[in-house]
Amino acid sequence: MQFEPRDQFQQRQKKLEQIQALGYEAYPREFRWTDTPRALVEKHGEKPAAELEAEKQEVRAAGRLVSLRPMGKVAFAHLQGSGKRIQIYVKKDVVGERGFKLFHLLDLGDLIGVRGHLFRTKSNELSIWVEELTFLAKALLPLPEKWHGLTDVELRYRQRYLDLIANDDSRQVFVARARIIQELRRFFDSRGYIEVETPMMHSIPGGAAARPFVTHHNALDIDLYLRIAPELYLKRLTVGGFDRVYEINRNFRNEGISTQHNPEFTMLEFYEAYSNYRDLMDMNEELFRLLAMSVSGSTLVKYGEHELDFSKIERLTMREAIAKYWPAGAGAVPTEGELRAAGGPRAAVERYNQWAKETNAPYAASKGVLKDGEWTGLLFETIAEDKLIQPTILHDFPTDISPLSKQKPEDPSLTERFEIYVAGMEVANGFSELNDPAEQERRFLAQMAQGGEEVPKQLDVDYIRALCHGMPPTAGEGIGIDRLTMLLTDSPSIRDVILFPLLRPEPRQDSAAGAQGA
RNA sequence: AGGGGCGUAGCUCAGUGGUAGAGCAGCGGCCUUUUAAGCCGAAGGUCGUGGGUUCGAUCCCCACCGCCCCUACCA
Repeated sequence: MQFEPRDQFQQRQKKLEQIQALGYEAYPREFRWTDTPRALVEKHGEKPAAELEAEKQEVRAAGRLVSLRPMGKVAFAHLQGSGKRIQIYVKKDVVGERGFKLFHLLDLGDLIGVRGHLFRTKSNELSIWVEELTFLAKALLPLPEKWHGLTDVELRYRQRYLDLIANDDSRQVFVARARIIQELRRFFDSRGYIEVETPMMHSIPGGAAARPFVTHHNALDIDLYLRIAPELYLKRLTVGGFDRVYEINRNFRNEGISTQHNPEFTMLEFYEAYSNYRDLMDMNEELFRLLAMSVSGSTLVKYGEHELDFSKIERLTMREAIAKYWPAGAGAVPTEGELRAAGGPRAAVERYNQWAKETNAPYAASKGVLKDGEWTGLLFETIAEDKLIQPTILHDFPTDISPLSKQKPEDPSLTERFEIYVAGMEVANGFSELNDPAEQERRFLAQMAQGGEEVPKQLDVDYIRALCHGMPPTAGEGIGIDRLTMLLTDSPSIRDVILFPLLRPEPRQDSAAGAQGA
């Protein structure tokens, strides 16, 4: 075992031996603390010196040594725990010869416990007057730079533990993420939902259009797919009488990586029997408002250069959005009637592309032959999607691009489906679930006939069978937790909200013996 | 996949076609209320990797590796 920087690594190993020689255990098993550094700072941060002096309450705290200022026979240091640091004051007279020797064998990054009482220094900083030091664990490798922290993004992702020690901002993001998930559970639990776990290994990947990861089960000798969505299993549960279910877990899609895509990402999916998509839209307004309040304390949330307002959510149909963001100069604005008519969406795309060609605007590029609804979706994505900065519910999606949604009774070319866009990002997708087994089978078969790597090769017969047993009218939705967290923590990249985002592995090393620091 | 950018000490960063620089961290010394503690001293490098041009390359050129951004892909 040997890591860079070798000289410091070896130096610290020697110190660890010296610590043992003093009679301290190298890797002790526990430390009984009374307060975390955070709790001490929060509880006593404002107390005047006289009050601390009067109380002289004994405290025991543990943490990582993150600053060290030895001054002869006394020393100051900071102990970091639960994301906050408290200063400690170590005096030779107080901790004794052996304790002071131990202190001098400590390095930045070491884990220690202290027993003592609170006081204020001359410069009025709340500190622990250390009476006893306990060695807890050695850091054999040095901490990142104390002032600038760790800024190399690659190191921050690969060695997230260092990022979390050095960058409080990063720690805060993941605390916020935990908070979001906690709030979501509270929200759904309080509405009578139950949380379930459905398979993550599927023999037929379904519930979304995406290329799956393939794996193999040895004993059964079958290929399995990491799930691309839990949707079809959750709906089987509504057939089974779980009228309100949700699941929070990972989906896997074997596709590109970007600031908005990680191959594994976390989705919340929930299904509510006897409700429709409008009920969900109303619920979402409440949910988003509540999350914004709980994470950032306001319905106004800063995201990059924007201020997002979660107090209200605009609603637009997809066709309205196209008309609204149709560029001036690109000819006649497409009307509802045009987009509804056979061949209409395609004509609108051609009109737009003519203009795009002249002005160098993004092209609505299609691969292969598209149906009317696909042209409509393409047009929306090209001209409107990135304009939807403020929270927007986009609804009434074409049936052609919504194989699992129920059609609108007055217009079967559209479905009762919506997506929520914020900062130009799709964060939620919900609809009135298609529960007519015959219609569902037709759509699956049509999809398969069309082919493509994103479409299952095989009909999920059991899902159709489940629908044949009767699924209540149900509304269901998926919310991307990673993207939601980005929005509420002002994070520009999905990798900033995933603890260990997927990166190409480091070059292989035969053993830690030859390992270089990254 | 295409385009652009980055890669120098453990970390944060300068720098130049002619023997490689700082701060922090680390090492030795001084210091009993410091705050990015201070002072003195010494050390630390395959300048991502491999080729090429050149008397000479960390610097210029080519290829490769890794990361970031944009585009493409992406329910």
